[in-house]
Amino acid sequence: MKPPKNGKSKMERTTAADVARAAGVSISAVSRAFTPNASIAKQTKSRVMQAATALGYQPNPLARGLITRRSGMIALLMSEVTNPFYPAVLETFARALSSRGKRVMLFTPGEDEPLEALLPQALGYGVEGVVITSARPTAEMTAACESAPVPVVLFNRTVEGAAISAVGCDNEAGGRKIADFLVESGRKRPAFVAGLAGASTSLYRERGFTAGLTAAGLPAPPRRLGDFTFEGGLRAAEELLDLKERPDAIFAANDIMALGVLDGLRRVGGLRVPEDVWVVGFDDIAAAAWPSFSLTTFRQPINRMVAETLRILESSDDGAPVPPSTVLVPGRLIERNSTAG
Amino acid sequence: MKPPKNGKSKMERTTAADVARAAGVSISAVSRAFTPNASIAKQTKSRVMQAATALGYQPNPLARGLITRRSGMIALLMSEVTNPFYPAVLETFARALSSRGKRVMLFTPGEDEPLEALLPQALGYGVEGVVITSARPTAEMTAACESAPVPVVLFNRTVEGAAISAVGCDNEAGGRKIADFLVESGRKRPAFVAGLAGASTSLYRERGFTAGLTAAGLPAPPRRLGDFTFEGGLRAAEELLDLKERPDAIFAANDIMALGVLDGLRRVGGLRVPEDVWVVGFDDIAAAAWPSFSLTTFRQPINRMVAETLRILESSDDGAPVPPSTVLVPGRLIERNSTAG
DNA sequence: TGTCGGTTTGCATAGGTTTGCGCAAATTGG
DNA sequence: CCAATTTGCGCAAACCTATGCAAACCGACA
Repeated sequence: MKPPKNGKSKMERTTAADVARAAGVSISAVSRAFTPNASIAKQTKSRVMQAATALGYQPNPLARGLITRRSGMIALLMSEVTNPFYPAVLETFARALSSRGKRVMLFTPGEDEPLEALLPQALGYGVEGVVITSARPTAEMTAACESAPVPVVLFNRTVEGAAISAVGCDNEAGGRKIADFLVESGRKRPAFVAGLAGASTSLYRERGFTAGLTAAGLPAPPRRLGDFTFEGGLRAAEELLDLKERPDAIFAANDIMALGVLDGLRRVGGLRVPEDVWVVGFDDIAAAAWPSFSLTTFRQPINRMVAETLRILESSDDGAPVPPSTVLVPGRLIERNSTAG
Repeated sequence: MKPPKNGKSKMERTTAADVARAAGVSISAVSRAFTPNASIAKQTKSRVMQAATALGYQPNPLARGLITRRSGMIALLMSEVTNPFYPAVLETFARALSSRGKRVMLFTPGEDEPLEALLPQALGYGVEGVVITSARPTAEMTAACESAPVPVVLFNRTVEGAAISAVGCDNEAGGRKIADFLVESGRKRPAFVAGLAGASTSLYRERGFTAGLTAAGLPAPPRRLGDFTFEGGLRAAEELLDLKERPDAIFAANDIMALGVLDGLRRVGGLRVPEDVWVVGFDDIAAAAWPSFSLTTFRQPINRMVAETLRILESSDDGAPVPPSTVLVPGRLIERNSTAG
């Protein structure tokens, strides 16, 4: 199994020609042996495979990709790596793809250049699909996505009226669920901490949240911006404490802000959670379960979301472009101590 | 600047031939225009570039890599993505490489197959360099690294007696520094929480730590394993509380365990930090600075470590293999409230 | 004006694979 | 046992670029 010390000095690639020579067949036979459902006799295939493993051969993905335009790579366009939710997503993708023999290529925008520039680059590498987890796409980018030769999926993002596939959690239902939960528990003055100004996730979560409160006869909640960061949540909490009517519950559009809110309430405001104020987040990152926080939150089922994304990416494996679809995976409220009666 | 709607139906790649035709030159001229310090007249170069941008052309990295064996990709072999330190490393690498026009390809071991299988795969993609941040390499893997045709750098890992470059923080000095700090502050019974059994980082940090304590006349600290995880730290804290002589300070080999220790002491043990026990970590992840924890820790300068890694990777850009070097970057003790007087 | 040194340019090949096409062999049915 | 299919295999083209080599070009100097 281990690559043997053949004569070649410094691990020169063993090519299909080497294997062909060793197995006594032609190069094309080798190629077919490695191509699923290719026209090849079982016997020759096994002889090729035997020689291949003996020489430690595996097809060169670059040369292969040059022809098939399938490089075995999925591009992941990601910019907000500071939010712990996204490393978890990244890992899930990497593992899922790894077990299918594919690789993830990470594209992070540099200092200056915007996300738009990354898509053509990724396509140039012959990636089989593109997953975009970053901020909302611009109009220009939307057009580029629609005309891309490979499937593009927005992860945890949606853009209305565009022909792009998207996979996400049902954010609106999640916000609604949280509102219902707070109302049923007798909370009277919930507040909301939004993320970035135009982010679709924050928007939909707020929409569902507000709808739930309104349906129960409560006014629209006071809101602050938290930039999707811990520090932003901390600041938002301080600001909400200054209101003349102090909120008795705060829903932050993601967990990392919720943790900031929690710390802001306790450390700066001197309040107790949940005795004085309840806090609810969204995502269910690992830190939410830590005893210090024990944050009630709405769990996004990363595994299912990733699985759905890959399903869409692979659904057009035969080159036939499939119509874009939007998949909303249901989430689940995880009750912890930050809202305990 | 935007790729124009040329006649081609669905964004077929514009090749160097197209540009050559448009600019009235040969294909090789186009190639040279995109090759730094190639022999080409300034005038032709500008004409080529003009045609290229008009057509939205950029060289195909795959075809280029097939010849030059330089694909513009760096492989990152990483398995412990759950420790927040590594996403930070990942992001730093991605950004640094992005600004140099290179990309990071992430290799995460799947369910079954070990790290060894990933290295040949990565090399097959023609990556220009490999960074390994995972657990200690096996002997077999070490050999593979040494004979790899591209530079391989161990990040935050060292392996003794092998001819592999490595970049890391000076773990032993860090452990020593922490011991000195605790001793000078009057702590009498420090304990240690190790990571995984044979991990070099944990080993060196412990070595320096123990050396510092011994030098001050203290006995070797009691130790527990924490698996480099939050839960592991939590368990380790509980176990250390059961000692007949309760420690008055706990040094955990990384931050995520230290946070677990902190929570274990407070939530399970009912102790106060720092009044009853001090806690010190290692890494300085973002959560260490959160008010709830305010963890004293030894900061690993990720930026400098990444910069040094890239320097090594690029130092053999001309194909000339450079002798392996080990770089130890100094870290810094960050004092916070988990050790405040 | 002829020659010479240096810079540019184009031609042809390499790099490793996939795949259409033609032909030989194997299989099937009558 | 023969004709009609199906199956398996090798040849060669194609994918897109980089690069050694030789030709062409340019200005300059004798």
